[in-house]
Amino acid sequence: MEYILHIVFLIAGLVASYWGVKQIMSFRLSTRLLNICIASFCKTKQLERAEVVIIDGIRLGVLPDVVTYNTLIDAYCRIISIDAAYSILHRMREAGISPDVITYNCLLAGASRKCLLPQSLDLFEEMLQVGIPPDVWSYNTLMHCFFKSGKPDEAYRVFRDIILSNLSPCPATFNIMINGLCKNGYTDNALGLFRNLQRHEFVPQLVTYNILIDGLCKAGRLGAARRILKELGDSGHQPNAITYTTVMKCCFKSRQFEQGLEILSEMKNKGYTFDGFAYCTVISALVKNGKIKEANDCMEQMVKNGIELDLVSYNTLINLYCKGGKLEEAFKLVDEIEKGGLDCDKYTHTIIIDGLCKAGNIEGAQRHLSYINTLGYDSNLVACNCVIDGLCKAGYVDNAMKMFERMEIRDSFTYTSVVHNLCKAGRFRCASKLLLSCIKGGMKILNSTQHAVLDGLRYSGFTSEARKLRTKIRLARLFH
DNA sequence: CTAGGGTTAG
Repeated sequence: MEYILHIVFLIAGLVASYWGVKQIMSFRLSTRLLNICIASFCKTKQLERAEVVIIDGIRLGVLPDVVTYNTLIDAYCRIISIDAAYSILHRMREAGISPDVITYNCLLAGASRKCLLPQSLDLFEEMLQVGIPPDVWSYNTLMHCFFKSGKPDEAYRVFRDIILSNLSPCPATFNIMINGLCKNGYTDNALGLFRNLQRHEFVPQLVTYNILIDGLCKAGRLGAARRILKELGDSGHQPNAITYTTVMKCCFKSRQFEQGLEILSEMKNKGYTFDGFAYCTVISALVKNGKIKEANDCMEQMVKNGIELDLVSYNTLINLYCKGGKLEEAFKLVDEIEKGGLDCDKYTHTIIIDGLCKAGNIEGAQRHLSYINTLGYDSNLVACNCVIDGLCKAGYVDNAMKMFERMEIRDSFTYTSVVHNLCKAGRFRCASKLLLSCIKGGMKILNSTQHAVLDGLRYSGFTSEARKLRTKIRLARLFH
């Protein structure tokens, strides 16, 4: 397709350069074609090709316009970096083309996608300064960025600004709002806003339904999610692949593995195309349920269908290799990530650390943990939990305890791991102390672990301690 | 041009 467009563009460009009389007409026509061609290359991440077309165009007298540069800026934000996009902005100004509101919106979206709140605010400020008034999409994007940065109050303030100003909100404004509320734990408010909007003749889009279904599923409110799914069916919209992936993921999460697989086959039967999201959902669920063979088959399918691997897909596959005991294969993929110009993230490292632990290489895991601590990730709680559990399972309960004490943040996983393994080592009184501080901290602990402590105390003769612990647990629960 | 689904530990 791109090649055809390229050729069409060249012909149009040639026509334009030779058709002197109707130069203006032709110029417009060929610039439009140029832009279509550029957009096409950008969409397929072929930025070098897009640049070549621009050079070709200039040679033929077809000059890029503001749309050309906006398309490029958006693509550079997505594919390379915001800084790279800024250099396009610079080039644009040098070419004598002034940025417009869309130029800024592209940059804003780029910052928002990477959760760069300060940069978003700066851009917003800059828009006002250079006299390009933000439009409703600028506000939408800023609101989105606040939500993504975990600042729902600020996001809500932007929402109010939109409603109270002359800008009219668009459907996306409400979708971003509903999604942001869900993602920040305000599922009820999201549902309330949804109902309120419906009373005001807002017609929910498919996206709106998908957002709500996902939000309700993640909040564990399966009944409400089912109702919205039913409403989606009654609305005249057809569920799409995203709806299916969302519901499937929800089944896996709520431990309805078989039902999830049923949705998978329904998706296949109805001819929905599988993308990376769908494959990753299924592969992770299979791995979690110990079905390595099936997960491998699924991966094969994924590769055969030519799915381009992004970081999340790589992480999913690395996890599959680790859990399947193929560490070398996992490390090969890590190399592939880095060679492809991507950066490993905290998921990649955590998966590797857990893989090393599970393979019995605790020293390697600890080394990798100290290595990532130098990389400046804000939280390595999951990775720490992996190492703690690994130490325990390898018989180094004391080392695990030392690490446990050093940790500033602990969660339910940390406690469960340590308490469970203290029980296995017969150290029930120590386990009992930690169990209690876990519950007092308002954290859950696996029922089986709690029982291990109580039973352990009883069997080793500490019957009254066991009874006291039960009372204390009940008391502590009352306050949470 | 901008909004929705996928990855880690007990």
